[in-house]
Amino acid sequence: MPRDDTRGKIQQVALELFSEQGYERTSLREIAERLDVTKAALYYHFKTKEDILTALFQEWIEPVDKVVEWARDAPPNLATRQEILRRYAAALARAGPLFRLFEANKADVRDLAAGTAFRDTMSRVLALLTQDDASLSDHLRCVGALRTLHAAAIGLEGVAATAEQQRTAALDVALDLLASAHVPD
Amino acid sequence: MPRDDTRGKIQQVALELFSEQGYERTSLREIAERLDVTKAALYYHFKTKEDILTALFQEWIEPVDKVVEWARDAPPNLATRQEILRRYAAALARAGPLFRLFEANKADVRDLAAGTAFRDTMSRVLALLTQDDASLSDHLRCVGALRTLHAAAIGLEGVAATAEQQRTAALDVALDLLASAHVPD
Amino acid sequence: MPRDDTRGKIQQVALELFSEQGYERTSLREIAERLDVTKAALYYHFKTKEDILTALFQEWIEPVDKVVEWARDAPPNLATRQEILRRYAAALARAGPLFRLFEANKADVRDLAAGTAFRDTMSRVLALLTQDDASLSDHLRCVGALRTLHAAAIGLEGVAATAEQQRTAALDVALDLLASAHVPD
Amino acid sequence: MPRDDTRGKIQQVALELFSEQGYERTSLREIAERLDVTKAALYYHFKTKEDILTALFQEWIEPVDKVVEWARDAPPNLATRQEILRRYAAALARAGPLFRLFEANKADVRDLAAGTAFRDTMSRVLALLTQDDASLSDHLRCVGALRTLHAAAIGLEGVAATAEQQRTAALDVALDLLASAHVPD
DNA sequence: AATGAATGAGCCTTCATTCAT
DNA sequence: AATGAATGAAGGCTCATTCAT
Repeated sequence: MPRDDTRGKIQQVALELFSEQGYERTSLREIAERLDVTKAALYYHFKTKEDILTALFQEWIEPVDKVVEWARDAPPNLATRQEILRRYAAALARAGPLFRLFEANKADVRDLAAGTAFRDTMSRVLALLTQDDASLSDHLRCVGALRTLHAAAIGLEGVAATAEQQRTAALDVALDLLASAHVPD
Repeated sequence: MPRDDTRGKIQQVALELFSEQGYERTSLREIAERLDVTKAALYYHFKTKEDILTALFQEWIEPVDKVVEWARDAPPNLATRQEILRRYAAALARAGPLFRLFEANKADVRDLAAGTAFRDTMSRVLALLTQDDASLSDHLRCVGALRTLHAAAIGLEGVAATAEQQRTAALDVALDLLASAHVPD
Repeated sequence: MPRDDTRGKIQQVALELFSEQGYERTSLREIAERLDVTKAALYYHFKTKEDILTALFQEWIEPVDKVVEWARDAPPNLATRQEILRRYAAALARAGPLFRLFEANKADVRDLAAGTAFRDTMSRVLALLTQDDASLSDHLRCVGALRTLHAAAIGLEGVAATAEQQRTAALDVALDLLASAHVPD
Repeated sequence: MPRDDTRGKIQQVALELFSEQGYERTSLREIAERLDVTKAALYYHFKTKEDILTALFQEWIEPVDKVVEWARDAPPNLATRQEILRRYAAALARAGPLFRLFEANKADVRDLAAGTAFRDTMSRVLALLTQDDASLSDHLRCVGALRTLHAAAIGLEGVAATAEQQRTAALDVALDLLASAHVPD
């Protein structure tokens, strides 16, 4: 058990700064200064700047991948899909800042391995949600269901409601959308 | 009418590169090289890098602002709101790349005047769409309606459908969401 | 005609410093400081540090390449080879510091394009000097002829003789070696 | 007798890497990684990076110094000088890589104690080889004799001959050069 | 005999911007 | 309408070295 977990602190501060200012706009100098260590110390713990981002993203990818794994063994019906939505919402609730980070920095992250991994995971969730023969509109409803969850995870602006309330309402709307997208097999 | 419209060409190339690589990651050198002029030439036409972005964003903001203006003088009922959605969708159709640019570069753009203007315009559209006493869920449905339009404007991945088809389907879904969000006055 | 020829001055100072300290050990900061410009100014004139070296090496490669070109059209006999030695010695006389630079920095330069070009040129001279069926000893004598010229170009240590005198003596020894390496066709 | 002789392994790996990449361009990190130990471990065995080089060079300096010592007590005539050449060639044969290392890294090594020691030893050999009243040309012939031996120790490029054959031929040429440089006392 | 963690200095390079011409 | 030359600031990264354990 590391006594002061510098590596963890780096991730934490990086998440803060990347979120406030964006990935590209945040320099390793800033992270180091905020932690009162030298830049070189960061390089002892992470091989590159991108590696810090990768480590951060893992914390979103892993829980979501677990949802995906669970879903793979379940029958592809409405009930399963509703449960996917619920579990995905729960995963999002815990990793909201990471999701916001990804969303706000799409351009920066597009060509990084970390970004590709993130997108892939998200695609897999969407694939599990949609029926293969879905109409374009129904596909869009599933996309909409996910995006509604995302909107709440990121947090609505100008709305007087707790994060908790937003997530609950978003899940309602998402389930609605899923239901109207779904034709009984 | 300028014979070669360098200013316009700069905007065009900037849009291409900002879209491909992101705003921060695109340097003025690259823009200049692609146009076969010097960096200094860019400064003859635009005071700063941000100014290029501002000019670009105007091409989205202006049409949307026209929608907003029109809506302000119309009665705040469902029919009006449906028309807002239709007009907004039409505006988005023409300015898709700009919207994508904004979406992909939120972090870079957040603190720029250009970004604030963009967000403000979008907020105004949302405000016109929602009833003042809407429940959180209904608010989310309106947000969802807008986001669905956005999703189509940006283009869905892994979907065999033309941009035109995506936009039509998205408008359908959006109108649905609006309807279910709407309680008759 | 450029008034102050910054590019030329950069080359000149770079040659000085690379010679004193070695290529790797000389930083662009040092070059810039000695010229009282910023590092960025160097990058206006040369794309990379290696580019400075490449430009420098050209000044040795070009004259020597001219010798090689001349020799290609001449009959491959002893008289021609003696003339090659004389012309090569003359080229070396003017570009002594560059040759010393190459010699002293072989390891640094080995994997750079500049280094390869340098070596290739030198190989071509050697090839012109040797008879195809030469014995190993005679091959070594030709190598020795070249190296003797090089030794004088670099300058002997602990010897009371002008550079001019060293070059003359070296040419004598080199011609001797060539003669004893040469069997009449 | 140490069981695993880490110190020796460090020298061996350092010689490999210094030879492949050059002294400056080889980092202690690389050496440590190749040995699967930490950088700090290197510092247990050597006080500095230069110390590794010094230890390496000793393996060339010592045998050559023995030749020098032997020569000091011998009469300064041609026979002795021929024997110097033979013994020096033998020493070179065993320490070829070290000599190559020195040659390829002259600039890096110039200001290090290790480099100075190396050069001094080489100068002493040359001094023993030359007659005090030698002409400049004859001096150059002695230099050439040594350099011919060096050329073979380093290995000729593009020559189909074993190292052994090269060394034998080189010794022949060197003895020739010495003979023609030598005036009977 | 060696590691884990860190430092201070420095490196090459790039950027947005300026300004005299 | 544009260029050539340059700047100041910063960026990501690497290195030799140290030291408590």
